[in-house]
Amino acid sequence: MFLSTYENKLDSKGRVSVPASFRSHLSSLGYNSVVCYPSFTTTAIEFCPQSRIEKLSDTIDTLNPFEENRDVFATSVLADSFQLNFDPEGRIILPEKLLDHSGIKDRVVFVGQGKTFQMWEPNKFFKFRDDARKKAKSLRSDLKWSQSANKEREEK
Amino acid sequence: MFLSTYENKLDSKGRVSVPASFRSHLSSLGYNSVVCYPSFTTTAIEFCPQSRIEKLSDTIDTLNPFEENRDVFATSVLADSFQLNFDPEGRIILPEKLLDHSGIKDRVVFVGQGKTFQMWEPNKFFKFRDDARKKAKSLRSDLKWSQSANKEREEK
DNA sequence: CATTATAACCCATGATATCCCATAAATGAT
DNA sequence: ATCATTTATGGGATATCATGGGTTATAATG
Repeated sequence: MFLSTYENKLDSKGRVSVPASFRSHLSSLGYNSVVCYPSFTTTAIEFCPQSRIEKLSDTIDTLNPFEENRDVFATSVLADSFQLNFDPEGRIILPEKLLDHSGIKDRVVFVGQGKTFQMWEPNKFFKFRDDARKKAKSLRSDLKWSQSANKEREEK
Repeated sequence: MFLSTYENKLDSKGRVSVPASFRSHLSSLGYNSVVCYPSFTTTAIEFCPQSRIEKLSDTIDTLNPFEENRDVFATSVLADSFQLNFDPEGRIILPEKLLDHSGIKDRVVFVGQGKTFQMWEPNKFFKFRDDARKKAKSLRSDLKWSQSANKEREEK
């Protein structure tokens, strides 16, 4: 599993160390590389084991070759993905496209998500996290309200 | 697996380098060549390992003789396909027909699609990609691939 | 056979990525 | 707290890649 949050630096060659615990998990799955793509909804970069993308590729492959959506999905997902190999020290180099998408310059935050992880430009991540907490908070109070409303309804 | 997009140049002899990662995947399948044919639906050129064409040929034999797509497969894919060999530097030369079909002149975009890849005239591809992203956004929720992706997420 | 066009081979080059080694910081064990 | 190990980071050396061009082989044509 990919757990917890780390912050590392990009060096002058654009290399960045992937946290050792993330690497060892990938290694336990048999990989010396990782696949990544720009998030559809945020400025984050999404990372996953290659097997996950391979399954996606297999699914797309089962679509009828004439199916219009086949190309749409292949292009919008696979074409925008990258396989990044670790150097002997466990570093990767981020493609220019992903640096642009994420706004990453000299520092990176790694965010464990269980089966996947993300990379963020630090300030963008902290803001995203704070917003997410606020939303969760208001959702919780909404939930409480509706629960108590239901409870009251039952009592009557 | 064929991933990512690359942009390369045609030289004065009409040669173009196939991205090293694409070549190494073909090489891992035992091929020093690649098969290609014009896309039925776009100006792209479709590329795949020879084994895939062989499988497609077998599939055509099993299709209902009255199936409309049968002839399209047979003529568009098999009759109009080419086997292109790599030179020692990993380049290929595109047949005149495919240059015409694609509108490729001096620059090419390679588009990874998992089991296959494409070549596009750059401007035509960028336009296609923008459309694909819009469609993917609206279709993402109800597609098979997202089901399989979620399924995998639960498994690991 | 000779001619010509095309494709294949060989070598060169600059940019980039990869490898290899060093060091400092962090972690874990005794 | 002390020591050993792992980890993150830095930088020089090496290899790979995309590209360009000269030269040789192959094939088609008259």
